[in-house]
Amino acid sequence: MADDKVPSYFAMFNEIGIIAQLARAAFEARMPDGMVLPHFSVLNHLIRVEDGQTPLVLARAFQVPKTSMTHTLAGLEKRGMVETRPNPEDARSKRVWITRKGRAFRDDAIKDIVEDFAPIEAQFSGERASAILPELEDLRKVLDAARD
Amino acid sequence: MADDKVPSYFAMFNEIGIIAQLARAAFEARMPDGMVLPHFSVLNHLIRVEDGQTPLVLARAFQVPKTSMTHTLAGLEKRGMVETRPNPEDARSKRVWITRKGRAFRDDAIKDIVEDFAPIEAQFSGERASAILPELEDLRKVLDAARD
DNA sequence: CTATATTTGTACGATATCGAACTAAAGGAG
DNA sequence: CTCCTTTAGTTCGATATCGTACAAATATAG
Repeated sequence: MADDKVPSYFAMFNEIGIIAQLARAAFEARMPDGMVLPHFSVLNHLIRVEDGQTPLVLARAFQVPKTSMTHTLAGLEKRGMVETRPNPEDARSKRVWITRKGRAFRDDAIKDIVEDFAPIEAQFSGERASAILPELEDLRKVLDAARD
Repeated sequence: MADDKVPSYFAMFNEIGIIAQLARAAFEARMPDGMVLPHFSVLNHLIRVEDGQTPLVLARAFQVPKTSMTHTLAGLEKRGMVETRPNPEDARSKRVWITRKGRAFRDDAIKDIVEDFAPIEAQFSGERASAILPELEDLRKVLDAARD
């Protein structure tokens, strides 16, 4: 690859890394207790996609090692936001369900986020977000496919 | 804000988060020892911007708490990649210099990255990276300014 | 100058992340 | 069925991240 193309990639990943960091920090600053982004993300996933998935399926959905998912789920279960039951089809695994409390927490969090987006929208419109979204999705898929 | 604008932001930050995670994991998988992205980033910053900065200045440049920077610098110093000397202008602080070893490590790492970008370029061109870069920079600045 | 407030960096504790090794269950070959 | 391999999840250890509390130095108010 020509060296002069590297800086664009470099700069792009750098900006993406900083944005992710800032967004996460801003989000977590509004979460109570010791709730952290992955906690919320899993709750959201269980509602948006489906309840009753196994930890391994969740780990793959979030591209994290299964051991990290074990930890995240333990935190959610400790807080009573999910509950797990044995998988009748496979005694090695469990299935994860979101609880009423978890659902309520997620709904409240989303309400808060919507409010907090207001000042951002003034400077970076939803249209601009929509505009770059397809490129980001493509990039994510390419990186995902490039994993060994 | 209208609720129907939220999903775009949500999806955008979600994609950005995943991309950052995948890129970081791919990068760190190619780093030896226990070297981690922030280690490299600091070395790169010391070369690209300037040597001899104080830890606090570095922490602000990377938007991390100063206590995290202390930790990152300790790791670099333990590996002999930076060295610190007292700041003659302010006895409370130090100044951080990159060593020959740190410089060599950073140069090698960049060479490796350039090679590893090749398969990505086939599916996501440098032009596309350049195209979305200004929007990402804008977004980063907006988020940065929105911090309390 | 002296007292107070601020700034710089560190120590410590809590939690997150993740690789390696492990256990238990399931699948597959014979 | 028995043995071997694979799969799901956990445990453990190493390290990262970051908030709180602190010590030392500096800046500021009076």
